[in-house]
Order: sequence, then C-alpha cells, then structure tokens
Amino acid sequence: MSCGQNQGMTTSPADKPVGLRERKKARTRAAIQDHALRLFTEQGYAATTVEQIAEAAEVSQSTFFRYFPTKEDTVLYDRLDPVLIEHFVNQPADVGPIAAIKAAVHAVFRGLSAEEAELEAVRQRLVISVPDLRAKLFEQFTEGMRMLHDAILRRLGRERDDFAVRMWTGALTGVILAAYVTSIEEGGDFLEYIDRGLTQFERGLPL
Amino acid sequence: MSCGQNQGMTTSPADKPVGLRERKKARTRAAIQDHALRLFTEQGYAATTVEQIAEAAEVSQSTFFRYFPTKEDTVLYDRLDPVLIEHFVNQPADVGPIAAIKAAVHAVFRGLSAEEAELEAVRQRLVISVPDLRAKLFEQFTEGMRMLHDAILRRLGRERDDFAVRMWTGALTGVILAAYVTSIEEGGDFLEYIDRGLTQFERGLPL
DNA sequence: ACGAAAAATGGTAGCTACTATCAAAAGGTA
DNA sequence: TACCTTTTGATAGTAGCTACCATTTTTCGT
Repeated sequence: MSCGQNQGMTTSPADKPVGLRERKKARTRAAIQDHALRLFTEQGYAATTVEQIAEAAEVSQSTFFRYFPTKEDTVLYDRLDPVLIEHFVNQPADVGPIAAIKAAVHAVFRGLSAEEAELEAVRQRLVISVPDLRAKLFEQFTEGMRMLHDAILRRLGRERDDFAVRMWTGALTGVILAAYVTSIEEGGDFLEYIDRGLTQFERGLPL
Repeated sequence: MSCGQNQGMTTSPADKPVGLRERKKARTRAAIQDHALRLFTEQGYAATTVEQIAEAAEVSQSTFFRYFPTKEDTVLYDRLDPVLIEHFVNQPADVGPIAAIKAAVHAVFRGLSAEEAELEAVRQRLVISVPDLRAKLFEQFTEGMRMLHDAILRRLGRERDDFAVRMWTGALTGVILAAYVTSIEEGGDFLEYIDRGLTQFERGLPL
C-alpha cells in the first residue's frame, strides 16, 4: 500500500477513461516527480524542501501532498511492482515459479522506454545513498513480496499458512533484494544479476 | 548504524566504568523507553507525542533526543544484533554457518531475563502494527545482515564480492525475517520458528 | 449549450518531529 | 575546596504533514 493508485501503464490495454482530467493529472504527477528527482540530484535529498519542489512544478504544497503522500514517495512510488505481479500470474501454469519470475522481470524491464530506464537509474542512485529511502525501499520490497507470496500460493495450490512456502518466498525476497543492491553497488545490468541470483536459488544456493 | 551506542549488556564482562553518572544515564534511558512503550500501547504510537514521553520520564525534550535520536528508536533500538554477531563469530570454526547461527540465536534469546523478554514482546507487537516502525525494522534487519555477511565471509575465507555468498546471505536474511514475522503473526515461540526455517534453508528450501 | 454536481486546486493555520545553540547544573578529580 | 568535564534544560527555529474551506475547473445530464 505504498501508494494507493494504479495509474496508466503501457501494459494493460485501456480499462480506464482518458479524459482531459486524467491527462492533466498524469502530467502534474510526472512534473512533480521529475522536478523532485532533478532537485534531489542537484542539491541533495535532505537539502531539497517540498516547497521548492512544489514551486518548480508550479503547484501548491497542498497539491503536492495530494499526489505524493510523503516526500519519500516522489522517489519510491513504484509503478513496476503491480505490473510485475500481473506478468507473473499470466505465465502459463506449467512454467516453474522461478522461470515465471525470470520471464516476468525480463518482460517488464525490457519494455521500459529510454526515459523510464533513466528515471529508474536516478531512483536507484538516490535510494542507496539516502538511509530514509533505503528503509522505505525495503518495506516496499517486502510488500511486493507479500503479493508475490499470494500469487505463488495460488500457483502451487497451497494453504496460506504453509510454512515451507513462507520460508521459500522469504528466501526469494532476500535473493532478489541482494541482486538488486548488488547491481546498484557494483554497477552493471540489473537483469543479469537477477538471472544469476535466481539460477543460484534454483540450485539450492551452493556455497 | 541504527543507533550509535553500545551500552551495557549482560554479556561482555565489565570493560566500562560504573560511576554514578553511568548509572543515572542507564536509568534515564530505561525510564524513557519504558514510558514510551507504555504510552504507545495505551494510546497508540502516533497519538503519543515526544513531549508526553519526556514529561512522563521527567526529562526535557532535549534530553529525550540525546538518548534516542528519533521517536522510532524508543521502540527499535536493538541491543541484540551486536550480541548475536559476537556469539556467532565466537562459535568454533568447524561448526557450519547455519548451525553457528542457530547456536548464537539460542544463546542470546535463552539468556533474556523475564523483563527483557516482555519488553521484546511489546516491541514486536508495536513493530508489526505501525508501518513506520516496520520500515525501520527492515532496515535494521538488513543492517544486521550486512554484519553477518562480513562475519560469514571471514568464516569461509571468501572475497567480499563473492556473488554466491551474497545470494546465500540474502536468502538467509529473507528466511530469518520471514520466520520472525511468522512468529509474531501466528504467535508462538520465536526460537522454534527460527529453527524450522533454518533447517528448511539447510535442505535447500524444498517446496 | 446551460446549469448543477463532482473533482481538483490553492491558501491558511496548526501540529509535531527534530536541530542548533547556549547558559546553568551536576558529577568527577586533585 | 576549587577546577574541569559532562549532562541538562530552555529557547527559538525549520520542515514535513494534516485539516479545513473557498475557488476554480472538468464532467455530465438535460
């Protein structure tokens, strides 16, 4: 529940009205986030005030907080998680869970436009350098994992309290998070790290 | 770095002076935390102000923030992590890493006094019910895991950038976190869940 | 096309977590 | 006792965030 909206993505085909109102809202949201990220990289996260962001985006502070419940959410608002889950559940049933995750991650990240990819890179840089943002990232990660947990339970036809699935999903969360952090710290392609990590996971995480 | 102190624990034997000053400080710290947790459970976390806590503990707000850098830290200040690490590294070298973790966790949690255990229980209840606290808990968890990662690298004699170890530690983090959350949600003995989780992990997390 | 309903915006006021600074008090030491 | 160090409290200020209300803007029914 990091942010209660599901706005227009390039994936699911048109189940939402696209009147003038919606377009304006999307533009305002994008403007706020763009200026926020720009100011954060220019002068630092803490040194940038919400007032400055609102002014740059030409909206009032009231409006700012209507679009982003917290200052942190301008960085961490993640439109990718629900899309990932959707891709995951749409994988054919005979595909194993790890392979399904790989496919979903690839589908989503390969489908990113140049601007979206750049935005993602900026976000990642900010997230690792600001402790407050890291904390929220982890929460968001585990929130996404909770969704994935549900999807896996359904996929495997298990009960909610299945302990083995809980541990399995927990470990999977940890692997993905570790791969994510590694890719940011070491630099390089995120997808490659994810693939290597998931492959390790499939093999029982040999040391 | 959730909190920069290492105050007196029941473990390492006396390498610090115990003048009147130190005793007063310990009493003040305990008073603040006790009143904070009491007020949180009585009237809710958000509804309790730092002013109220300071007043109840009979200190000024200035003093409050000297002892706890943030309001969250009254709940999340974790003295257990460093102790856990210490127990872990002190395990004999021929013990496998999982067994060493099990031993360390048991040693620490079995050694808790009744009050400490009760405090821990209150903390756990608060942590799962308040989103802000959950976020910080995750950060603290991964911070502890980073320390564990270093310890494991040394134990195995691996290089820092060893990818297999990174993934392994990440998965281990996820399993412990999952066991932790499960024990709080389902109720029951934390140690039992940890043992079951770690055993699953050793077996390659079968589904 | 017009008017009403609904939604988005801006402005103001206010609360609270947190910081910075400095003088006063308490504790330690010779 | 006298001196030095540490701890405390008071004050003032910043910034994130909320609540509330009046105004504007978009949508929709007729």
